[in-house]
Amino acid sequence: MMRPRPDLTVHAREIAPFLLGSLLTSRVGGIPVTVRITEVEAYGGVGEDPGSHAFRRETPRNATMFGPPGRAYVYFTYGMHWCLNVVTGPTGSAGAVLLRAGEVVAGVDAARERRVSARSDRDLARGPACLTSALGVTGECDGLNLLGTRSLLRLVLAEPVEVEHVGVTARTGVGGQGAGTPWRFFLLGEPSVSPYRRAAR
DNA sequence: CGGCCGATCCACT
DNA sequence: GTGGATCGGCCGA
Repeated sequence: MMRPRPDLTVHAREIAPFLLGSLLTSRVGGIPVTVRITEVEAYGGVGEDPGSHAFRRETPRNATMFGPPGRAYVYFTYGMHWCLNVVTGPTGSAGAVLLRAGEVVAGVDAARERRVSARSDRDLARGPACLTSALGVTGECDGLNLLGTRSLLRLVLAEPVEVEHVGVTARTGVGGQGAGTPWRFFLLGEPSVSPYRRAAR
């Protein structure tokens, strides 16, 4: 049995597994696409987590992380990809949970149009940049309130998943200091969970 | 399935 | 100037 779900003001590593199974709906582009979250990673705040964008200090890019919990922190990476986080912890603590993968449960056709290269439906939102692509999420979504009833991007939390269905590993793509922290959580047996990749040297 | 590599650009040093 | 919370194509097994 998993404990009752805390709210988003607790530390990212604590709330992260409770985001598994939640439903994220995007109305970007008009046609709603909904993803059931199957994989997440927690990131900490200033001076706490070398793998986090907020590790050093607040900057223009990571400013949203320093705002209130429940907002979308969206950033651009590798010259072409967007990634989506849920800001967590007390305001100013700069924690976040990266949404890494999900199962598209509504709007499959719209998602497929954005993810032409996806071989099968399970690949539509398999990986953090695939997930944002399937949902049409870009930097314009940075700062959106995910808990707003009529938000362009809305996150609806699910009932806690049984712990025996949750896998835990170190984070993907995070090397150096902070590589060891087991802050990646995923639903066991879900085809949409991205393959684990150790960070490149 | 796993490994290698290029794409492409912005934030930060 | 450097390198990244990545992906997809191509290769070999």
